[in-house]
Amino acid sequence: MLSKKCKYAIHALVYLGERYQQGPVHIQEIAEKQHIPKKFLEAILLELRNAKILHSKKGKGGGYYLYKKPAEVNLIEIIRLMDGAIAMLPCVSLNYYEACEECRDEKNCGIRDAFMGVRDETLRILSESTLEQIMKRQKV
Amino acid sequence: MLSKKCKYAIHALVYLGERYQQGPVHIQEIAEKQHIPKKFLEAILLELRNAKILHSKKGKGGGYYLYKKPAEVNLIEIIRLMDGAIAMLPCVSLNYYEACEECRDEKNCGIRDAFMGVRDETLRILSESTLEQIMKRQKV
DNA sequence: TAATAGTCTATTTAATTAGTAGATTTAAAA
DNA sequence: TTTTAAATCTACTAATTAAATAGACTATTA
Repeated sequence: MLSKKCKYAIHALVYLGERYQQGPVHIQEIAEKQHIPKKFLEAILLELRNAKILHSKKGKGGGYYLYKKPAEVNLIEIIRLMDGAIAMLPCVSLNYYEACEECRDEKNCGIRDAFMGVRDETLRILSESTLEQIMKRQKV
Repeated sequence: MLSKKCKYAIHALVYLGERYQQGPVHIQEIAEKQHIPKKFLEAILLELRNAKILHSKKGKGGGYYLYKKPAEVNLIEIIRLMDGAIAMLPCVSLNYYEACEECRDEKNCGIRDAFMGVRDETLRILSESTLEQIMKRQKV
């Protein structure tokens, strides 16, 4: 399951996607409209900014705005940033790999294969799901 | 990510799969061979028994043994039992559905679709992954 | 220079996951 | 019938992670 943090991030990004190239939106507004605790949202937006997905402007009239194009931000990137690995097992993760504690012979492990398949399909589907995609579906 | 509990359950079941129809195996043995804390394993095996995947025999010479055929126990069933929902969002879960707190119009939510796709593919792959499958791959 | 809005550091609270302890029940074998 | 081995049940405790909060600091602009 995705964490609340990750869900909040997705909602905030879609919200900013709707305002792409319309200047900065301040945290307060996003927090209210998306029902996200403001302080929590601050931390989330900061991470997204450090990851170069958002930019921010300080001071009066400041706020956050989408830096990348909505078509170039996908769910994989957001989930990895917020929650870490996509895979269901650490020994199958591409970005957060860790060996299984007790597994002697990884190549010969009957369990891994299934989870590799899941990982690949998940990556495929979620990397096609961009903010643009999500916004389009929202409109219908 | 799967919980340790779930990983332990999978390993214990594969272990019992290897001994299918060879009489009861006691907890102690499984715990030692699979490096699982015994008391924790007890609770896990009990759940698997209540779910009719395992049977047990009390008293001397007792232990646990696979009740279902190895070909009839798949990873979906184990994961649902141990960790709950397969889906990445509650509003997309078949067995553990919950509405999103702030979502007014679920049918019109652009986020859901992607996660439904992931759910379906995950279900497809993991329901094909049975203990029998896993054991076969182990042998190679 | 006052007001606004993001940034940073630290803490607190809540929830979940993992692991432990010990008494009880059951069944087989001596 | 008694002993012993094994599962069962109830109740904790510890550790980890997720979620939320507080407040001081910094930058910007009108």
